[in-house]
Amino acid sequence: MVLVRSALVDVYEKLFARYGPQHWWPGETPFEVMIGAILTQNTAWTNVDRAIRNLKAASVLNAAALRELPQVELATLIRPSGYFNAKARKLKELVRWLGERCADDLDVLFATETSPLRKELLNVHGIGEETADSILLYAGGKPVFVIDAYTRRILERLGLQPPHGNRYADFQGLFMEDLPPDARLFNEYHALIVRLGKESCRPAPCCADCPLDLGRGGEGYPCHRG
DNA sequence: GCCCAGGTGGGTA
DNA sequence: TACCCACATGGG
Repeated sequence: MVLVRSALVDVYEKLFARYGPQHWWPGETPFEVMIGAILTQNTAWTNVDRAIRNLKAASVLNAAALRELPQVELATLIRPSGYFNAKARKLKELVRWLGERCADDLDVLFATETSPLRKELLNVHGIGEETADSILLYAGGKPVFVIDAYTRRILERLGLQPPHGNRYADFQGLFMEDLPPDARLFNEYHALIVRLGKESCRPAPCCADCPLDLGRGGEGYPCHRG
């Protein structure tokens, strides 16, 4: 649909004009991106950053070391990121899989075709659709669009919901069917959406000076968070 | 003190 | 399929 596509391109251009390049993902290596993708589930990044610094300080931010580390000790290190017991199990399952799947060689892993690799990732405990796509895009450089709570909220607020349903794949299809399969574009677009999502509604910039004109209803009018 | 954050998996109707 | 809930810390 031409209307939808131009609207999504318009949104991207407005966000980029306002915020500029976001330089995502905030991680130094593909492996660190994968760990961060799990740790940031329903969690503020500042807390994830603490947990990752703990892992680095303990010299266990690699797959082999994390396999050796007892799960309870891992849980203690990642405590600041919340859900630490659940996430410790998820990280253990991830590194176990990485060892079996590709002997920890992520170049080998990401040489796999995107669609079957996505299915493999979804079979790992603790990796759902958003985490799988974040890994594919930000660790693997694959042209996969990441959908998160901010994306859904902002699209709904703009009246751009998918026509046929409200599941993850429905929102993802909206972007991937209408934008070129460009990992650089998808990288920046998702990062910009998160940047907007983090802006507080009141006071400015969101409601009073929103780059997407979400605040036109005036003070108290539901913005991208409402 | 209360609400929320870059979700996911398991259980139930 | 569609909800509902547990999982938990730290900042506003």
